[in-house]
This record gives sequence, C-alpha cells and structure tokens, in this order.
Amino acid sequence: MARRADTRDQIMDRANDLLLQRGYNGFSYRDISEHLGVRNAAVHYHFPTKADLAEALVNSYHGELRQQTYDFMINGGAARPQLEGLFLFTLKQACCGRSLCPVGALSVDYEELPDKVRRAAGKLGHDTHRWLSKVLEDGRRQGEFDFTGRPADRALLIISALQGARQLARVDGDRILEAVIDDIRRGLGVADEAVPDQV
Amino acid sequence: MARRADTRDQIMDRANDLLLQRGYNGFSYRDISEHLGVRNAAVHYHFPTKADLAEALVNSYHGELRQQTYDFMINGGAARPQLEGLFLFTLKQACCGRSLCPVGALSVDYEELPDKVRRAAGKLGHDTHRWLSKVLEDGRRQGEFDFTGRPADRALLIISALQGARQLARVDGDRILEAVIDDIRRGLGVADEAVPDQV
DNA sequence: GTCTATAACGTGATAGAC
DNA sequence: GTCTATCACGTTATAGAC
Repeated sequence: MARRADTRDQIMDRANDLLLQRGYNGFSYRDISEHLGVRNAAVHYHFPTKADLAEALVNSYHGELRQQTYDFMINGGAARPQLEGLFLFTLKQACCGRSLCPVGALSVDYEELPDKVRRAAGKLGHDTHRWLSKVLEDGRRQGEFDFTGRPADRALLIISALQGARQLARVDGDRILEAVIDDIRRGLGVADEAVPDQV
Repeated sequence: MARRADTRDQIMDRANDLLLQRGYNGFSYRDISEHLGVRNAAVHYHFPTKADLAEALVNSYHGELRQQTYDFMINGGAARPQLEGLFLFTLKQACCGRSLCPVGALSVDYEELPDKVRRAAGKLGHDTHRWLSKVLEDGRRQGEFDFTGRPADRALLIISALQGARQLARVDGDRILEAVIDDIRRGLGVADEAVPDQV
C-alpha cells in the first residue's frame, strides 16, 4: 500500500478521462471506484459531491492553461508558436481517447450543471478566449498572421471550430481535426509547412 | 379528447426540445410524460425504447434537411442563399431555447449511444457535410464565394464552428454565434451587408 | 483513509386491466 | 391508446465501524 495518499490524484485522473469522454452526466462514482479498486465511499471521502469533483477538474484545466500561457500573457513574444501549441495540445488530447475539450464536454449538460461547476467552466472559457485573442492580435501586429476582422471574433471562430471538430471526429472519423486545423491556418495566411518550433 | 392520435407527435416535439437542450443522457421518459400529462407507459407505447425515440428524432432532422436541400442537390442554383439559409436556421434554433445542433447534442454521449442512433447520427452528419461542400464548390465556381483550399475542408470548418459556437453560446452568451457567422462570411470573401433573399 | 451497509430516489422497461 | 402497478437496476450521498 505504498503511496495511498495519492488516491485523490488517481481519482482525478480517472474522472478526467471520463468527463472528457462522456460528459458530466455520463460518468458515475462507480465508474471511478471500480477502476481504482476501491469503494464508492472512498471516492466520496475525497470529493463529497460530484460538483466538488467536477469543479476540481475544471480548476485543474484552468491551472494548466495559466501555466502554459503565463509568460506570453505577461511578456508577449512570438505568437505563432502559441497557436501551434494549441493545435498540438488539441490533437494530442483528442486522438488518444477521443476526448472532448473540457468546456465542450460540460456545455451539453450545462443546464443541469451545479452552479459552482458552471461558474468554473465560464471562467475557463473566458480566459481561453482572452489568451487566444491576444495571440492573434499580437501576431497580426508583428506580421506573423494575416487576417481581417477583430482578433476577438477570430478567436471565437477558432475555439468554436476546434471544439466542434473534436465532437465531429467521434461521429465522422479522425482526419476531421487535421483538416479543420489546416483551414484555420489558411484563414490566418499561414502556410501549412514552415511550422516553427513549438511551445 | 379530440386528436389523441397525435400524442406521438407531441412526444416527438417535447423529446426534440429535451434532446437538443440536454443531450441523450440528459432527459428521461418522465420528463416527456409529465409535460404531456400522460403516464410513463403511454410514451413507451409509442416508442418502446429510448433508442427508438432518438432514432426517430434523428431521422426527422434528416428528413428536414433533405426537404430543404433537395432542389439544390438535384438542380443546383444560387449558393449564397443556401448558406444564408443555414445561418438563419442555426440562429433561429439556437436563440429560442439555447438548443444545440442535433449531431452536437448526440456526440457528447456518442460512446454510450445505442447502435441505431449512432448510425443515424453518422448519416445525418455525412449528408450535411456533402450538401455544404457542394454549396461551397458551386458558389466558388459561380463567383459567389472567394476562398482557397478544398470546399470539403471549408465545409468541415464551418460545420464545426457552428456546432461549437452553439455550445459556447450557452456558457459565454449569445452574441458569440453572430460573431462566428460574420467571421465565416469574411473567410468566404462575402461582405456582411448585401445579403440576398433567403432560402 | 477505507470499509460495510444502506438510504432515498430516478431510470428504462414490462405485464395486464380498462 | 392509456392506465396502474411494479421490477430490476444505477445513481448520489451518508452513518458509523475499523
């Protein structure tokens, strides 16, 4: 029984997979406890309610985002690698396990979501949009991107398209995501080749 | 009790709202029966299993699509009104009730979906894509649109973006959809104004 | 921190009367 | 075509022993 203290982490790992693959209503405490070989009540010990668990997950996604974008949000810098980092992250997440984006997985069940989860998801979506808007705005100013319209609107289009593509990929097959990403690049005046080093 | 024969239609109406607002796992026979003022068993009489009900709904969406696009798929014609018809339809559906697009609502629960529903959703997604690809291809050939890349890829981007935007609109507010639609138009070289008559 | 046991309820589904 | 009644099961959640 070495390292029993990290049961909490194992719960979050498993819940992460389940939430991103099935949505909030699509997984249960049983799915988690059976996978870990513990009992239902053990999971409730770490996360009293399902809302607590989901909130912790969303906050963890948010922490990841902040960590990966902190430097750019403070100091600026090259924009293209930021964008390609998003694509890479999306492709990696989506391909192993057909998982959805966190906000997408939550938004279907949005109407029945506990308030605290709803709020957390809203903040995550907002911050993601703010970051990508800055990436596009800086990138255009620095000559890395070429597009018309407001950066905030283009950011919305890109986020929507990536979210939707991850869902469609389940129904219609994998290559969808790559095709959509290519078309996003095209809309930013960025050739498919000539991808600089990643984030 | 005039017109009791249309209970079936009322069930489908209500189930339609519920499916598009909450996803497949998010509504129950009880939600339907209580709303109609009948009993659980009455709903099961018309649709023995939940899979039957969902399949009927998807097939009904599919019929609507075929009806609205039949003439264009056979005879061709102006492409821009077809596209604007899609936008109009999307805006109308999304704004009253915050509903998702059918494929989007189903794709979150995709892994747990009964086979027949999964197949029906796949066909609907495929046909939608085929129609929009033709709209874009014809429209570009006829000088109505101006974009680079394959029409099939652009169609994927548009469908993904609309689907994603409808979900984000729940979390982040309504104007998102309009912004995304404007940016899609921009990417097709079509001014925001100068919208011709609708489908 | 994990267990057993159980409460309280919602779910899809069916049998059989009317 | 709708009803009453019920089944078998899954769900979130809690109390209390170890």
